[in-house]
Amino acid sequence: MEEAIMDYNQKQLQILDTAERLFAMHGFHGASVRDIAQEADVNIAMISYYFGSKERLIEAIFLKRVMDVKNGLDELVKNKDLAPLEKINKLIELFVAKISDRPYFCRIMVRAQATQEGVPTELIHEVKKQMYDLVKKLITEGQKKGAFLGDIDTMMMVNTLVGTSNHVIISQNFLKKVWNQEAISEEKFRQQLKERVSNHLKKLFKVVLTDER
Amino acid sequence: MEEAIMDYNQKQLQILDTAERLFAMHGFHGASVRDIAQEADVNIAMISYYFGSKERLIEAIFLKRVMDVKNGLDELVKNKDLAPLEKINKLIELFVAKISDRPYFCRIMVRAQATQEGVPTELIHEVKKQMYDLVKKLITEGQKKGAFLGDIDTMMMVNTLVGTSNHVIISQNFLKKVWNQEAISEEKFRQQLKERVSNHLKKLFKVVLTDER
Amino acid sequence: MEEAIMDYNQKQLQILDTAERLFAMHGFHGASVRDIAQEADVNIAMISYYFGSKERLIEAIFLKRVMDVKNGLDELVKNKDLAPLEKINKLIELFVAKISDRPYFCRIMVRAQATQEGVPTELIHEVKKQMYDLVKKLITEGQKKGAFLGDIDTMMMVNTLVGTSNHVIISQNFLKKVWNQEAISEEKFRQQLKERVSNHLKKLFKVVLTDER
Amino acid sequence: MEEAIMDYNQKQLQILDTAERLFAMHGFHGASVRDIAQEADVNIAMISYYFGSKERLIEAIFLKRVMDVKNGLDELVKNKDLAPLEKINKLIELFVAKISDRPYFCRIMVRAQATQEGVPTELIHEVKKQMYDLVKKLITEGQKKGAFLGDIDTMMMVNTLVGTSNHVIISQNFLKKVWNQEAISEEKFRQQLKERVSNHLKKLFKVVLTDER
DNA sequence: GATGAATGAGCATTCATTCAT
DNA sequence: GATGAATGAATGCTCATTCAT
Repeated sequence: MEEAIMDYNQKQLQILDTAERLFAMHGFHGASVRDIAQEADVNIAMISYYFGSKERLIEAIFLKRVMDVKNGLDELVKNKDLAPLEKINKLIELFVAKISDRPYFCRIMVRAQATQEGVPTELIHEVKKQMYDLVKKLITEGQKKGAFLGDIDTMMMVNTLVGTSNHVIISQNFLKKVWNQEAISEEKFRQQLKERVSNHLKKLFKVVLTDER
Repeated sequence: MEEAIMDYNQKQLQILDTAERLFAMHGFHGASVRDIAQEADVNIAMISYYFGSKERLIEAIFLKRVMDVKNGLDELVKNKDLAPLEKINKLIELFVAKISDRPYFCRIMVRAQATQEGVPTELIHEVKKQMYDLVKKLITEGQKKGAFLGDIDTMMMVNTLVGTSNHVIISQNFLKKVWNQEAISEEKFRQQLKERVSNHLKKLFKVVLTDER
Repeated sequence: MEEAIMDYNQKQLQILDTAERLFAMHGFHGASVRDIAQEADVNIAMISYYFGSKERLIEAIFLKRVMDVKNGLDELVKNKDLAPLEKINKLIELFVAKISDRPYFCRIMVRAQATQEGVPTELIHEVKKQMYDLVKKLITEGQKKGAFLGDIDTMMMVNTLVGTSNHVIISQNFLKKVWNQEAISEEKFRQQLKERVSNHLKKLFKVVLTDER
Repeated sequence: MEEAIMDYNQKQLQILDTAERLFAMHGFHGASVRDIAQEADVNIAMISYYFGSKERLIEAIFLKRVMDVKNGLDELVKNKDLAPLEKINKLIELFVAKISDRPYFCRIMVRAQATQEGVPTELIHEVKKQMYDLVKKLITEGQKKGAFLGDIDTMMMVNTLVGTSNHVIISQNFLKKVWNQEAISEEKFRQQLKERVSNHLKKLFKVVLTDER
């Protein structure tokens, strides 16, 4: 199934990208199929033709992106040679990179969690559960090896990881303004932000999980 | 201006409450004035009549709630007798309590930050700026008094505070499911969650800001 | 219920009349709400506003007309002073008059029987059943009084009454052409036709039901 | 022209049969070419490809079936050895058999007479005219031979023949229900109905046209 | 000859808002 | 002040048909 989903043609990809952006900017109901079709430079009927309906369109977006995240997590799990804290750091880097590179989808995802507006809740819960389980596993491993302290609220650590990352990404326009960085390029700022939030979270996890500073 | 806002009559309050809930659940465009009017048990025309338009309605909701938060922050600032860390703890408690008690508005706020859908961006930025400035001030004070460590990314600490809190609140349905707590009452679960995220954030700030554990 | 249905305002009646005509001429799916609204000289949104949907519009038409027929039949039943054949004649006159005066609805009714296209089947079956039962009753009464012969296929007599009447009404444009009567006024032709089919059916029933000619 | 029409290939016949059924059930506009193509298990484009358009498709159906009826009538005319009433009986049998065997087409035909929805009116009028002329000829012959009475409304007798037959066929589902015959097979019921309406019409014509009972 | 891809036009319906009362 | 009636605009979607291959 997963493979079949991915082989979209050029027009389908145009639609998916444009829809992702517009859903992120205006919400599911705020972005009309007309607008999407127009900005993607395709006939309006093509969206129904290719995806069946507006709902199935946003589902396709989720499927496409979520699979990406899931695959990334799976890969991390396989890597057995890293020290516990290094694994955590790797996870933070990976997660921040993923949502930092897909700020539009990050917005959609945040909205989707906040509300239920034409969104595949099941899929979201599934990938969130996987994330929770993975972090729990990494921390428990670290504790068994004596590398991590015992008294950790794993669940809340995940909420901090996800919540902080999401919040930084969706607030980046605000942050750019607050930091008087409006002069620098979008790309450069995003890169700085990615590193900054990444380092911040690494430090946070380090001081919480271990005795070191 | 601010005073005038607060004296709403019964029907206006019904509208504001219902609208807050429906905007939170379905998004700005997903909640129609018809639905709001019907659930609030008022005539459709009353919404335009009282608030001018759908956009001005959500603005009124923001104004009403945001003033609340601002006033809370102001009060905190005045209190001069507390130790630096106690002030931080107070802030965390206050912030978590505010959004925990207004989960619908929290959802609207998160959506509003993620996107621009008929939302008073200026107002949001203003209150966020105030929050940043306050935290910065509290941390700088603590550093001057030698209570806090020197190397702190203040901005990111705020993002962690806000991001984690928001994320926990908007994901509470998911968390309830994951923790197999679906049996206990909504109210009790929310109370537990409030304390848990509060404690988690207090610990986080403590280990980051000070040498103690 | 029945009374409530009947108090339509002017615009609603315009819509009902126009819709009846257009549904008759082009079928349910062939007549668009746009066309109906335009010809009825009302805003397109009014149809949904007043009747809820296209389906509920045609249901309203059926309800309005069918009640008419049912009421007519009920009245006939009450009249006890007539001779058996005179009752039959009265029924024929009544039925032919009803569908002759409502040729558009007659067409809709015929279409509705032939197919299922957005039509309240239950209502139709109910009124047809009532018609069958009434004729059966009249013939049985006549037989008991010795006025009618014994060997009568009642059901088929009803089919002849209804089938012939319907067919004449829906074919009237064709008949007018065949009979080279295209010069005379629509109204006059319809009057002639009404009498002719009425007399024809009366004769038919007379020779079948009795010994006389 | 007529000969060319008849040599359809397998796929064309599938389309014609499916279209006849769907047009009968949902009306011309209610049956989409998509549905027809899907149920006939052919590519959507084939309908336009083979028949040019949806309108020309229903024309083809009419042409195919109407030719059938016309040929049947022609055959009857040639047979010179029968008595007048026997000819009438033969006609009734033939007509009832034709529409009884093609209930879907009967429905289409009835709808087509009731309205104008993408239907070859000319063709219908032509075959109806032929029917009228034939009956007129048969009755006039019978009158000349002294077998039939003089005072006959030929036109109305045709309307009774056609109207009654059509009405019985299109109402057969209703009749089956009314007569509590829902247990017996479709095929058997249709056979019974055919004989019953046939006998009914024969009796009707006999008592009207002659002195006998 | 046959068909998958594509499309402009049209569909029924709902939208937020206005206005006369 | 308050509201039922009304509306133009926009919604997501399906339509019959065309066209390049």
